Amino acid sequence: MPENWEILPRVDRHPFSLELCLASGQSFAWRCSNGVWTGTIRDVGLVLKQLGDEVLFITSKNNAETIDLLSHYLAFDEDHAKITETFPKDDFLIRAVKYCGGLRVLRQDPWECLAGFILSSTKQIVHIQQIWTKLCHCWGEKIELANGSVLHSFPTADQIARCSDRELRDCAMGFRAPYLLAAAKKVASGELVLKDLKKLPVSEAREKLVELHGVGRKIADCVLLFSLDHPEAFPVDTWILKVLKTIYFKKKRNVTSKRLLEFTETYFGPYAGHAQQYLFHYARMNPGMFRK
DNA sequence: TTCCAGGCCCATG
DNA sequence: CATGGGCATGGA
Repeated sequence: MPENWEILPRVDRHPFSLELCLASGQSFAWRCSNGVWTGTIRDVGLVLKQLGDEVLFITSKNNAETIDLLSHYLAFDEDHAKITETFPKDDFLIRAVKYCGGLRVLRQDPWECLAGFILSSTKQIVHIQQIWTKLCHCWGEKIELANGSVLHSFPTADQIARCSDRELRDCAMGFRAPYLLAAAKKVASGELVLKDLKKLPVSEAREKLVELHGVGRKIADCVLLFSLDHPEAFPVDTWILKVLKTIYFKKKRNVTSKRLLEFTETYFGPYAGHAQQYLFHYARMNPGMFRK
């Protein structure tokens, strides 16, 4: 099979790491084999790899469309240095940013992001990826690439909405099935238009998301940050909680969750969610620092 | 076997 | 407010 890799043009020279972006728990759509990443964005099948500073791709669509899609998805248009400059200058965050050189916050499809994080509660990332893959195979569309690989798109809200509870449970998502189904129906019917939440103030957008059964503050913030252009959203998960308690509230014995929330909403600045990603990944790669 | 995982819901003090 | 049990599933 011919492999015709195309170059994805870079507009900046800041460090970039495809591996950090695709394997940092932001999206559950990507699989890596020998440095080659395979996944889909909506109905587009993609194979990606990084060679030095360059990102190369093979696509199921035409190249020009794919360049637009990927440049946006990987946030190539964002001034990365400017974002990290807004961070507070504390030692731990500085260390985390250095450790995660090339990490970016992806701009995902809102439905795929919402669905992925509805599936995420009390699941390890690898398990979420397994459920994701099953959903794609059972209910997504088949996508064939010119190099011979066959992929399956993540099912749209319409496709999930047509499933039964039983059919979703057969994808091993357990008690999350009714949550996903109800969310799919609300999106498919147009009762909830996810992209419209981009235009709302973050707190109002969050209110709309937590109306969904199975979506609380944490999952809502993931969706706001990773797919709805709200960079101030700061998801507090188990890892971030460990970081907050052992680093930022070391002295305080019993910090209230209210106080923690207040801290995350003010301390990290307008791109708090980006700071969160550095902290999250750094903590996850160094679990020994937070044992207990 | 037991424990826990990018949580959330619901019932109690 | 905040605490605790329950919720499906699978891997360590």
